[in-house]
Amino acid sequence: MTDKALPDQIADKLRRDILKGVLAPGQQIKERDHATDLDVSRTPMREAIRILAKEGLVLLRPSRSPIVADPSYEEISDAIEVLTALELRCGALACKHATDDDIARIQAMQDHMDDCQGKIDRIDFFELDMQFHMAIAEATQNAVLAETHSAFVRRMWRARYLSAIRKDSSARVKRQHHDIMQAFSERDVYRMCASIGIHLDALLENVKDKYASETEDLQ
Amino acid sequence: MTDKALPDQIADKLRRDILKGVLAPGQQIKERDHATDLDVSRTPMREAIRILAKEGLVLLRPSRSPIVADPSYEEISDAIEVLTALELRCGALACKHATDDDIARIQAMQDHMDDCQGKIDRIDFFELDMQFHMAIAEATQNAVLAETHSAFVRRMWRARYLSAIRKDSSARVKRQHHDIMQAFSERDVYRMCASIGIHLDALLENVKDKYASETEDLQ
DNA sequence: AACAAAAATTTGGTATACCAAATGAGATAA
DNA sequence: TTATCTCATTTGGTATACCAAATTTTTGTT
Repeated sequence: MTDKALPDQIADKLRRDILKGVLAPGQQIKERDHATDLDVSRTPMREAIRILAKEGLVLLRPSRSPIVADPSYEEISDAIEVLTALELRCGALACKHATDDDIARIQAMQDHMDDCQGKIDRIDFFELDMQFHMAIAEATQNAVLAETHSAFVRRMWRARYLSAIRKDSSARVKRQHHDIMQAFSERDVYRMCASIGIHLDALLENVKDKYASETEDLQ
Repeated sequence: MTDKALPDQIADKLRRDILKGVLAPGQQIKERDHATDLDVSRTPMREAIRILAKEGLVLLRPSRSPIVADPSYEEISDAIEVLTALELRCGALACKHATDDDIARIQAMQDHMDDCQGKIDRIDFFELDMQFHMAIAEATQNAVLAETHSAFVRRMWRARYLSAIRKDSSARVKRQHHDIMQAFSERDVYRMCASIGIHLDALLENVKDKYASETEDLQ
């Protein structure tokens, strides 16, 4: 783990800080300050910031400090729309092209998640959740699709995290994951896509609730 | 135009060189050499290379020179698969959400392309082709989808360029664009998606031919 | 006191210097 | 002659220094 490239390590650290809210939306990320904080130079810090910008977690502004992204409801729901298109395609292709080994491995991942539920850090749990969905994408045997999907899941991470800590939907998520896995193991494209659709609709609803109550909070 | 950020300018220059074949697939892009060539320092050159890496045009290798990407047929066809998923969604949403103004503007773009055909640099013409498809994506009013789609179109640029210069399919492409535009102006989702599907299937066939004849060349 | 101009400071952009890993050439031993 | 070891060179990774645009603070004038 320690042999990972420095900019990636920095990006990991910043990413967690953003997701935990240590770095609040709208807050500036000054190259110099954060570089000295983490005891690295500006060069890898710059690269780390670009990585996060690519993921959509920070916003680059010409000749200004990058800031932590603060996506509107429209942006989130637009992103979920795209994620849905990608995941549905992933589901269909995964049923077709996954090896039996893939399915067994992903089943094991799900079992592991069930074990960990409530026992580990919420962010770590989200990491597992993400990996579950990414593993299905990889099982399509379409590397480009998997990569694109993974970039998107990362991008949505914060929104999903926020909607999840607001209202504990872990039981429902678990059930939906089981539905997806059931369809997957039977290579039932139709049920697989239906389950994925339900899963993402629920996400959209969760996010909608969160933004609605946030608007209330302002009154 | 000249006020664009330096790394972007460098990326533009390198991108064209890659597409024209001045920088051949597999060739190394040494930071230092290319930086001195373009009379800039390594820092913005590095960033430019990262931009192209994000677009999939160059490959980063840890502690090694980046090289110009040399995608296999599998990679290209995988990418077309994703592009198809995105464009079909774009087509459907564009029919639903485009303003009349959007449609008129895109129609004008197509007319302009018809005028330019054969009169301008092939790469410039491809730029127009790309902008046509990107404009449709923007007409969905889903900024995230448009952005994702645009990233993908850029990524496919070289493959499309190569398949097009190998076999002149401009007449067919023109006809297909007209079909798409016709369906779009009538907001006919079904025909729009069908036309887009045909357009991309043709692309896949073109690419397949190109790779097949390349394999022959080796014998 | 209020506004304007200018100087000082902050901060991202760029250039350069240094380092360490990787590569390749040349020498030496089997 | 071949294989291997060593050392020089190449090259990406990182740190630092410098610059210019933007921001803030200060100062001077009305």
